[in-house]
Amino acid sequence: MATIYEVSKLAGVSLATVSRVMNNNARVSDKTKQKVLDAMNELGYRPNASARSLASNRSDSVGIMVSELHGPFFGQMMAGIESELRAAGKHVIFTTGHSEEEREKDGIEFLMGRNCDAIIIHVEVVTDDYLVEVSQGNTPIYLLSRYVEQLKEKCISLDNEVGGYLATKALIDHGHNKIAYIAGPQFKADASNRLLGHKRALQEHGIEFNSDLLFIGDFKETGGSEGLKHFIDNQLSFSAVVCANDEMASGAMKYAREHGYTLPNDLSVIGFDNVIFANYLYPTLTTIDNPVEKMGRMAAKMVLTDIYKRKDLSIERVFEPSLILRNSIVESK
Amino acid sequence: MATIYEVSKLAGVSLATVSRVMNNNARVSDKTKQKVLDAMNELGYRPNASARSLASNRSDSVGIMVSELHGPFFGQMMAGIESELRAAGKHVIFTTGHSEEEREKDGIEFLMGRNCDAIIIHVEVVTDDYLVEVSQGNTPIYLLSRYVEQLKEKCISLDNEVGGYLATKALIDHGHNKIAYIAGPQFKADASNRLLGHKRALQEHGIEFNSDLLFIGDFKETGGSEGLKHFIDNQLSFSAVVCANDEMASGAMKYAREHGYTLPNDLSVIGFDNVIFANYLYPTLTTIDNPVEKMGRMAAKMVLTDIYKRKDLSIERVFEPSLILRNSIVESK
DNA sequence: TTGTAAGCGTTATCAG
DNA sequence: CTGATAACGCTTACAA
Repeated sequence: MATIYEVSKLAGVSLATVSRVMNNNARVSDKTKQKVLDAMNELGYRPNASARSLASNRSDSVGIMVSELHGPFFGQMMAGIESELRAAGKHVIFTTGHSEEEREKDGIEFLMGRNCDAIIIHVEVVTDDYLVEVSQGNTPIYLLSRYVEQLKEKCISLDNEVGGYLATKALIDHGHNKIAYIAGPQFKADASNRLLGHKRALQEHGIEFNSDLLFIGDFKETGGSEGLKHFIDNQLSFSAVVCANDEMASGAMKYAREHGYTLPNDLSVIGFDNVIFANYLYPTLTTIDNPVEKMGRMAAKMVLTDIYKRKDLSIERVFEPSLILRNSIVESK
Repeated sequence: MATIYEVSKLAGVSLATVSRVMNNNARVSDKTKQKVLDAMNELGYRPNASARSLASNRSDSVGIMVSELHGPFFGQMMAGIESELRAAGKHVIFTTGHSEEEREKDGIEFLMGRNCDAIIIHVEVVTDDYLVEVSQGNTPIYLLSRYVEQLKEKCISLDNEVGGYLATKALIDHGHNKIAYIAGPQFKADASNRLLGHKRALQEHGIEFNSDLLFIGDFKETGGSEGLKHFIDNQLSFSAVVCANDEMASGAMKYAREHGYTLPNDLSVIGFDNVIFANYLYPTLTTIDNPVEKMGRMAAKMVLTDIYKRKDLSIERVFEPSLILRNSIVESK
């Protein structure tokens, strides 16, 4: 592998000059520049990333820590981050925490040890305090889909309250007023904010919140079926159910169908997140879009702006969810 | 950040000795080793990855190039690779090709420029020849879900022929003998091998292959609906259809239902791949499992064995698919 | 605009 | 078993 040294010899200039042209951060005459470029070409020169990193104390790499790779979000989020960063010549190192506290911490520290210039973090189980502590180290961190007050400059999140509001409002707009709600675990901020939005929608439309029609699920398919079972077993009357995520919506739909409901006529269902399979469910699921790919892109842009001093990118920290109308909700009879 | 130099001073030993204990690749007396360890601890020492890489000509990182991040495979595959590699203290750099030839090539070269110790590649559009050429460079490459004769030692693939066989056999075992087949693009080896398996299953069971009952789709949802439309419009008689992947199965099911079929009674459908949403379809999709996560793990193991000289891992290059029975096929009447 | 030279933090060779 | 010391390939003051 050719080194900068051989390039400099072939081009008849000094090491420093070669370095300058690769980084084009200092004035070099067009003529010498061309000589250098030619020499590089001729030798098939490729800069050595480790050497650059060692000398410059930058690695041109950013780390990503995700809690899980399996979920439906992951792919899109990563895609957003990667395409933005790669276009800027940075590379992406990733690791996962498998939704376990120790492994999440471990992963973050692993990435810091790799001299990442920044780390983008999408985790669930680690505490806010830990993140604040980490943020005081020398590697800047950015948080995706999570809002931590002290780190708000570094957070990219979805307005879940508005999302919850939109979901319930969509049902109300279709004439429903007996609306059940299957929530996610309330210690998760996403889940509790979505529920808040639900309550606001009810209130704004003069519908009283009935706690019998609330079930706290686990954000998984089972949570959805359990929730629906609960409502049915308790002989509650409702014509629609909002599920705090699509997985639970899927579980609820499955349970309903297995118990004699014809969907969507007997029961309107709305989900949240707009994951890929929402479009494969039967009926196709009306849901609230969670623009994870865009959010990933934005995280990358923040890094580019803050760390790599790019000037031309506009930053946005809170994303608005939107309603995706499909076939799982119908007018109330 | 503390360096090896400060550690050596605090421990009262030489640089070399400190290096030895971090790599524990040479004998160091227990006593000095302990002194060094203590010093490291006290200083919160973290080795500098770039410096190590520069000096040792190893980066302890392996690259992954995937064609797409969006597909349902990606997450599982990456998860498999990452967890295996991370456990070995290696890190993973990834990039994507967006299924475009230039970007795939570009990505591969990008990773080579990053001094990856090896690259695991899962691509579709780049040619075999290109891969062979790349394999002659100094960065070893490994191919996932792809078989290239000249690189067979480096390939991890699924036995698609057997998979196709199993799918059709499952239908035959359920009493079907008028079986339609919606294939994938035949220039893709996966697709053509699956079709081969289908034909073998028919033949072994004395059913003549009828080319009217073959449709070449695009591996997407639309391909499935178009295929089914084709068969129906041509008034062909069939009680079951095998789709060469789950996406197409989903499209076929959607089309069938929209055209008056009650599933699975009026039509048995089987897919291929066992992607996540197969379990969310209605009825849940019987399909052939494509063990992408395991294959990812195996790719990592090959790298660990070949490149990092781990001795204790058993290698397997061709994976067997298996039948996943769910609710989308029933006995033929 | 260009060149010189001192690092950057390790590893690895060679002695001892 | 341990210590010097020369790389590794590049960046970046500082000079010229």
